[in-house]
Amino acid sequence: MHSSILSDLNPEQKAAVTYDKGPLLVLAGAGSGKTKVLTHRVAYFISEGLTKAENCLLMTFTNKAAGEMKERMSSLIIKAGLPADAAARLQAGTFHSFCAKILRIDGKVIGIPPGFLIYDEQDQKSLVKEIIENQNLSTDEYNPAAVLSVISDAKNQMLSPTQYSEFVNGLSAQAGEFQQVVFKVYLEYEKRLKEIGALDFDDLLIKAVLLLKGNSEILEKWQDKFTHIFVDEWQDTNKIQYRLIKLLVGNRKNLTVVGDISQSIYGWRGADYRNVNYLIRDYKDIKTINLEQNYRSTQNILEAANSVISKNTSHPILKLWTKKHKGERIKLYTARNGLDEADFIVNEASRLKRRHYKYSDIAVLYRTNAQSRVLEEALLHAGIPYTLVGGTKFYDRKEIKDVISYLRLLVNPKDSVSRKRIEKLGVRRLERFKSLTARHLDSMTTLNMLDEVLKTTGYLDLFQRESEENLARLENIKELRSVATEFRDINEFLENVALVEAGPIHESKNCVTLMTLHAAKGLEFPIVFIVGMEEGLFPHSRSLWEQNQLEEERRLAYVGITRAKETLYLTYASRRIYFGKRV
DNA sequence: GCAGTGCTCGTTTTT
DNA sequence: CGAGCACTGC
Repeated sequence: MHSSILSDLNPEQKAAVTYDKGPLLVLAGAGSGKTKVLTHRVAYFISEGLTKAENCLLMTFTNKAAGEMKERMSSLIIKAGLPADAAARLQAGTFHSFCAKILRIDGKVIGIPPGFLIYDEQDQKSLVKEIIENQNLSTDEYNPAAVLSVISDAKNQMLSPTQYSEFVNGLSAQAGEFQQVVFKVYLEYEKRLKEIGALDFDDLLIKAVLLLKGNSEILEKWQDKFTHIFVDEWQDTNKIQYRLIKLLVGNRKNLTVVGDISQSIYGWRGADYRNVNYLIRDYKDIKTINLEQNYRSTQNILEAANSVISKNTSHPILKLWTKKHKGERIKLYTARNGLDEADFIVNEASRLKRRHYKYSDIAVLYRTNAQSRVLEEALLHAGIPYTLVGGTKFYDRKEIKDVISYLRLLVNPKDSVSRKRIEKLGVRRLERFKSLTARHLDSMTTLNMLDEVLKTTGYLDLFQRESEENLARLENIKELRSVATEFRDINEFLENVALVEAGPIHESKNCVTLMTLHAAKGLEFPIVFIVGMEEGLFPHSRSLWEQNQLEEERRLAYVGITRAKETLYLTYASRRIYFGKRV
């Protein structure tokens, strides 16, 4: 029976799947079958009776990754002749959604109302801005985004406002001036979140850790529930996530983590690849298995990847190898400028299309979103279909945030961020909105509530003038309505909106893919272009002066290069217009 | 209260 | 260059 689970694995993969003597660290290079090992390992443990599906917790960073895992698990489980519903009983999700879940259930113990709202970055920024203004400080001198970023850093270190102020007091008076202000804002920020009954993204993790750390019965309950824990992308975990996992794992030590330090590209957000080392420090008996056989790329591509990443000295590097042929040489193109670079890509894409390639075999990767415009224009002009991954996300769009704000305020009248937002939509609308009361909406489904809000406030009137932009906005609201049908319960709907990024609605078929290097992690394409490889752009100018940051840029390049299966193009421009200035 | 117009600011961004 | 917004004048 488990033969089907182990049949198509190489020896290292098989070792990683079947190891059952304690904690396991799998260092899996790009294209080495990381996801395969993780899913097969879970399936193996279930089929061998080492655990039950409902006792497995599979932690990922994105909903997409969680979804893919679940999907692969279910086909594997069926293949292995296990009950088909086993996959459904398995808990696979993001750190944040898992934490939200345990806080909804047990958060009241530490004073968190079960119906808490989740504040995203925009909400956080509005709140910080409001606080700064209320304290009669200038938002020029104390840029809300900058203040928030310091606060978020402090939170990621799990420093409470008081602890943060102790840290600040240790600084010289001059150096600490800004931080003193941050402290005051931070203190107020936390107070306000509590009053409102909202948690920001950091809080979801922090509060979950505080809850589990401070309440042994609750901790034990969750430890008993999830006896086997599997974590993907370990190199991208931060300090709090590390503590969370350590708490949950407890003395059972049934922990499996999979990761690749060379693909750690979220350091700037608090991710710390040294969590790999800390794991080895904290679990003396942990077994480490390296997966170095790459099934994705040609030798030439791997060589290029290795030669970039081997310049990094701060962390160990896996040496990828492949049984594949040398393949095509890496292609380098020096463009005169950004337009020329875009034209080159257009020409190559059409040439490849005339060969046996499809447009969907091609990806163009860049360092900054701002680079997409020139490429888009060139592709549009040439009539080549493309999809742009990233940019403004669905739930970040103005019209969506507006409508959500109405709903949030309905559920939680204390939500001052939403109130402020709504006030800007017109006082008359707000007045009409006030005629709606939560009580009268109690028995309504999310969709009815949404429609009621739209009708009462006349929100859609804002987009009556016919324009392409307005049509798109109306279309987005229609899309939001269809999401609303999936969640009858308004609280579930709001949580989903906060934690789940809606995927592209129409999965476009035969398109060239444009995206940032960050967004490309985990994907692969036969043809990859990495554009704008100029010092100052990639590596980015803000990363040039610090060793750590430069190494992260190298890892980013490594991620980009290893996306390519067959052909890799690297391009750069001698000069370029960037933000209207010539560089 | 709202549309129109300057002004500012611009890595990456899984949640 | 251009999105997002803060301000201003009807």
